[in-house]
Amino acid sequence: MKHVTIKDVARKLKCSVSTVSRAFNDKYDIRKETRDQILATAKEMGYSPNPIAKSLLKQCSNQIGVVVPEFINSFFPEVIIGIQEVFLKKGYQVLIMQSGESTNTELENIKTLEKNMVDGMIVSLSLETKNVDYFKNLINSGFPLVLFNRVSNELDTSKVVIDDYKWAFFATEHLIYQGFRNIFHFAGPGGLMFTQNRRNGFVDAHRKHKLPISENSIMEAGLLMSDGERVMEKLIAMHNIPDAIFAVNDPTAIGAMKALKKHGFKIPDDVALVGFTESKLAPLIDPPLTSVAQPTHEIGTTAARLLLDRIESKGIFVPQTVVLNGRLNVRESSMKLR
Amino acid sequence: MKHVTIKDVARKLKCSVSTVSRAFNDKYDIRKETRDQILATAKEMGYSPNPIAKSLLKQCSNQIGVVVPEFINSFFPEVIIGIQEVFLKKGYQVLIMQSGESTNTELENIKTLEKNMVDGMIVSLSLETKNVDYFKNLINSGFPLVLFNRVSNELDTSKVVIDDYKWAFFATEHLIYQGFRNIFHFAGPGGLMFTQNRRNGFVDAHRKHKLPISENSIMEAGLLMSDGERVMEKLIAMHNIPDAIFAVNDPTAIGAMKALKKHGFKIPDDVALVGFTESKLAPLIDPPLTSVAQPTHEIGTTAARLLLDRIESKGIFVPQTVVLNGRLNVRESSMKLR
DNA sequence: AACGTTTTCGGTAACGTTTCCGGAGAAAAA
DNA sequence: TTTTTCTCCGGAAACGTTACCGAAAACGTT
Repeated sequence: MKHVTIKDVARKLKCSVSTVSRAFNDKYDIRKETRDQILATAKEMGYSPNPIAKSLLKQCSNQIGVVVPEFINSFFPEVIIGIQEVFLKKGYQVLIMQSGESTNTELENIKTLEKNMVDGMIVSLSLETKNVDYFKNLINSGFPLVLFNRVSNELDTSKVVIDDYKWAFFATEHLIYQGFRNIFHFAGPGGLMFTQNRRNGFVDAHRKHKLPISENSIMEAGLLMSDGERVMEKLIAMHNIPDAIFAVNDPTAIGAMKALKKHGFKIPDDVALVGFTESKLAPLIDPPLTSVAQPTHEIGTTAARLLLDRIESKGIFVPQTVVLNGRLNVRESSMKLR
Repeated sequence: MKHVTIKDVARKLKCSVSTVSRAFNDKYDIRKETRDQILATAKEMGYSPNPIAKSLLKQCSNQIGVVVPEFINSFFPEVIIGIQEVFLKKGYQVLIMQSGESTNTELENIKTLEKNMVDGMIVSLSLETKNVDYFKNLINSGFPLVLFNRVSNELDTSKVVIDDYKWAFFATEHLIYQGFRNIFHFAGPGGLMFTQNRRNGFVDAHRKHKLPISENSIMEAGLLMSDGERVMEKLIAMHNIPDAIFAVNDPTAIGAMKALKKHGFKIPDDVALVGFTESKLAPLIDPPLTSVAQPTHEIGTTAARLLLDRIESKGIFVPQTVVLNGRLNVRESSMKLR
């Protein structure tokens, strides 16, 4: 009913509040028997310290905030699990918010977390976010921030990513080795760093193998399944069918697959497909989708540890960018039948 | 750098803190010009009220907590989006935590949220949770709590569910109408209410059509893909192959499908499948999975509104159970070819 | 026995708000 | 003009903690 406070405990034991406080916090400055007795009756009375009061006083909360664009796809949830694993073990609570790919909501989330005095944040930028001034100020004011996946090179802080360029390169090369020559790329939205990197990987793989890139073979699609579907429909309407597609991520690849199947195209016989950022779907759809997997769990734990180091290092700290390894899971959707 | 507080603003304007506070809160008791000036300079100084201090004083936080078992599958994330939609509009922030299907973590989460003085909670019980005493106390002490999906009939509070019995009945009947006679049910874990309801629906559909239920045709599986896979493998090993399976949810259905495909069984020719609780996967896998869809978004908004009503109703309040409508999406996996 | 040291505890300020109470001055009523 | 009412504002307590300061008591040393 009513919250039992430190004062209630003190009154019951006829001691001062500071003694009770000490029983819970100090390691010395209190007699062992006193502490045990206090702890016992406190437990009996159902008392536990109020973290809000503590936050107000200490100006920090033992909470960290996580802001992600969405968690409909399994990517971010899996990362979050990694983050939680590290922080819960350390006695931190993890507050999760989602921006819904909107810059405004993202900013609202950040501000809420800030006011709640979280000790640090882990953020993956929303699709829409172009202006990162608020983040800059945050970082300059010394606030611990770690970015992952959707990062910005304008921000001087720790980051966790995979080498998008390299794995886009490998994925494209895989298609080339399979013998495909007219390969299209469904690219992501312009603002994101990985869009650029994955596109460059696509281009350079062609360059290495001295293959021309057919005109308009790089289509700006988006990140959603509907984006892949829409762009593919357009290509089909224009009778401009590639023999393979490297998509910026799995949902767009799956969207393209949906459109292709609807129009009777066979995969991979007519059109081969490769996605990026392994989703739960990739191995299950028909045909199973070749895709670059990211170590989601490890991204989470790494980001968490970077943030933890940053929080605990009272002194100097140099931002660090950790590049984790990806992995190309080759499946049916990209295997040329001879 | 340093947080700017109400005192800073007061000092700058040479007025008292209470006046500044009034400018932000009171509707009367302050002259319009004074308020405008305070609001202006406050904005200019970058001041905004500290919610922690406010929480401490008011003993509530304008935050609500959500605890779900997991968010790897899209079900809970979709519900959460519905919840957020309602609450963000009302100026509440939504704190999300996941129990990982563990009673202990669940309890930890609840306590954390409680200490953070959330004004209410929306919870979906973890798989493991049998003892609901803590929740009982919470409810009895007048704390606003709404359950959804994974509910307990021991708890006298508002709930949002779908009619599991009815839709399990329909799903089973669908298989019967298709002409299947040796139908198995992969059931969920014993503790959950929906396990029981879905099982009863399965049984009663047989009863209505005067069909015998073959012995051992109800197998306790679980909720994970691996559970479905494991149970199916066992059946295959025992050469005990049904001609159709109604699974307690999509992941188990998909797990079963995986095992069946691996062993060369054709779906639905050899074995037909029906799942429950539409996942993002159902329409995309091969073959597309027939499944009972839940209105995830609506579950979220409904739960949110129930909680909001409960919070805002200072007086009496009667717990309410809202039963939303499901929907059977028939796809290839359950269509008998003649 | 006098003194210094250590152990153990109580009192109090502070964190940033809101709210109640009361007071000063202005406006309205007498 | 005097009294009453209203408008607007300042002071201070309170929310539940922790941290600092100092004091009492216990102990050890000469």
